Amino acid sequence: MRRQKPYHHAHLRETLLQAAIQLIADVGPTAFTLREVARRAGVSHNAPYRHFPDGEHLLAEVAAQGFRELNQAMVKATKHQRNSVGRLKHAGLAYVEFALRRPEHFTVMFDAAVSKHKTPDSAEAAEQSFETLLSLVKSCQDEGRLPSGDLRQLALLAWSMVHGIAKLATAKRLPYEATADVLKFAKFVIDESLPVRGKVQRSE
Amino acid sequence: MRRQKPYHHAHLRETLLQAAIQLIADVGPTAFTLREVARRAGVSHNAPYRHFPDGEHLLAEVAAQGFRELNQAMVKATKHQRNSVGRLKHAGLAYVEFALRRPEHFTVMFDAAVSKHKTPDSAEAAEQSFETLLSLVKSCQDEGRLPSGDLRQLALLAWSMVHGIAKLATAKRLPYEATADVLKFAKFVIDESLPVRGKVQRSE
DNA sequence: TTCAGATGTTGCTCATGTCAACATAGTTGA
DNA sequence: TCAACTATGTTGACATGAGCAACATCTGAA
Repeated sequence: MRRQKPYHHAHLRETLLQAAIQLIADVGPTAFTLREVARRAGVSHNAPYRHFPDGEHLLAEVAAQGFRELNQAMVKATKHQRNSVGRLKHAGLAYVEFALRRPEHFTVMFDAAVSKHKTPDSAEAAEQSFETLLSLVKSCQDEGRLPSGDLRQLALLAWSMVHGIAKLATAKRLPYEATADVLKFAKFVIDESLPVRGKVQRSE
Repeated sequence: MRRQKPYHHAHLRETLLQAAIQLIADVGPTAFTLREVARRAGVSHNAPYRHFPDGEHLLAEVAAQGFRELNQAMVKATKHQRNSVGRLKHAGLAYVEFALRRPEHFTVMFDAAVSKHKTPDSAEAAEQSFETLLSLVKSCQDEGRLPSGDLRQLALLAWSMVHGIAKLATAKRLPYEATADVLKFAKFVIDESLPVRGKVQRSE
């Protein structure tokens, strides 16, 4: 039978990560403190330093986890879409939806002011998400539904579009309260702005 | 003749604001501390509290000042443009250019994680900027160069576009180093994505 | 001229990040 | 088997910042 308070925590690193994510969701990325994370994990205020050089590195891991979740959300959104443009558009909507669902997480992922540091892990997770986007855009190009120019540039265009919406929305700069209204606006933007060729394709 | 250290500072509020802006430019919005601002203004660590309830309110003023500067930049960029679409596009480029020129300021203006608070002053300055955008979009509509739908929605579309570029760029997520390269990309996005009707209008 | 309010200072308390020293648990090789 | 060695946690200390309270100084208006 386990002692109630074993000196060594079994999976402290993972526990700290979860506590950090929860804390950020609770109080926002700014009020986030290492000591509070330790408190929530039930360890001393210095225990986290055995697993992360400092708070920045912990946040980088949180960001990495966020990118993986974002990527999953985008991939999932492309299922059941029968053509390339539909898949791209729905991935875009999933991007915005993720930002609205996890605004603090999204902040940690993208605001240098909050989390400047990048670990190899977080960089890879971020790249993975971009790869997903690249392949979606490429499919559109291959089917002649998007201009055949610079693939990367076109992907960045699509990214900028949804990122702008997500950022303005989480900053409360859009005149929409409900998630559904923001998503409706995102749909509008995507339909109006994506330089789609060929038959009209609404993102329904 | 003035004493070298008069007990009362002449224009402390303004001095604090300038010091804050400079400090943010120097060390970023996160490392920003009220005490350092006081130090730079040459007053005691508690003097700022006579002018601002807390750091948040100071930052809100900084943001307000940023919005005024942004607005000026956009207005200035529309001079010498002979048609409505040209004016809108150049205002958009000015938006991105401002974000690149004052990234920390831009962060304070838009990142809730950094500066959640809004003063009447900052809210008004922000609205003023949006009014500028609205009138630019409206001109385009009046000339039949943009779809005649919901004006506000269309303006938000334009805003989202340039805001996304600006945010990704300042977050170092775009594969461009030089300002000129980012602006070139912004031009590409604006030209490809703005739902302009009528004769082709590149943003040169 | 006086005094009430505005402005600035000094000095405290509390929380946080981070370093150093120490304690305990696992691991490994002679 | 057990004696290092390493990894992991804890305790304690220090420096810095936010913000409150009490005090000092200045200024303007009655």
